[in-house]
Amino acid sequence: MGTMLDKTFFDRPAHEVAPDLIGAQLLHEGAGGIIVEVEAYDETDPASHSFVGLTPRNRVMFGPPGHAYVYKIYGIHYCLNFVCRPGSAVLVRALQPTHGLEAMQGRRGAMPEKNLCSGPGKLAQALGIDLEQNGLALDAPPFDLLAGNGVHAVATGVRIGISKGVDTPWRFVKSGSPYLSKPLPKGAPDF
DNA sequence: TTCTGGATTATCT
DNA sequence: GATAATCCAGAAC
Repeated sequence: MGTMLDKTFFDRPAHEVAPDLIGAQLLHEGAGGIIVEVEAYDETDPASHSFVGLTPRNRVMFGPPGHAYVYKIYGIHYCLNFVCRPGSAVLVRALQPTHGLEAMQGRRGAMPEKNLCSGPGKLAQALGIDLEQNGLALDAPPFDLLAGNGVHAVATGVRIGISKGVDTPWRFVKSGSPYLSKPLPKGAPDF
């Protein structure tokens, strides 16, 4: 833990970046924790916002790697993505909270730690992420993103909450973590 | 200009 | 397990 994740780290296909993010530490304004669940999306993927090409909403996904792409979903929740190669991004779905618990509970309400960031909308709310953060660089304040040590098992599975591209196994989770949005369905291969 | 549906969550039964 | 809540991008007209 400790290496700052910069543009070079993100200048790769999203499905290669995604597993390397498991175990990394993500903070926004000092609040956040360890990434335990992500999903990869790219422009060849019907489930991706970038599939239809560049639009006003997804323009950040086609910008430089290492930036935050934030969008609102179902009119209620925000989701935080990390931009990788142009047109691809990694959706951050769950954190193990480690920093700024008080601030996060202030935004989310008092609740068990394991429910604080166990889903993309919850995570964004806990960290105070909304459209204001769309397009910000991840290697500068208010973000703080540090590489993990890589000594944990990463499991893969199919992605959640989408209607197209449902068979693409680009969900990556920290094996056995109690902080996931959903447990992995089957006995998935660790690596 | 209007209409539709979603990379979700909370709150029911 | 089922569904309401609630906004905006994209598509259709």
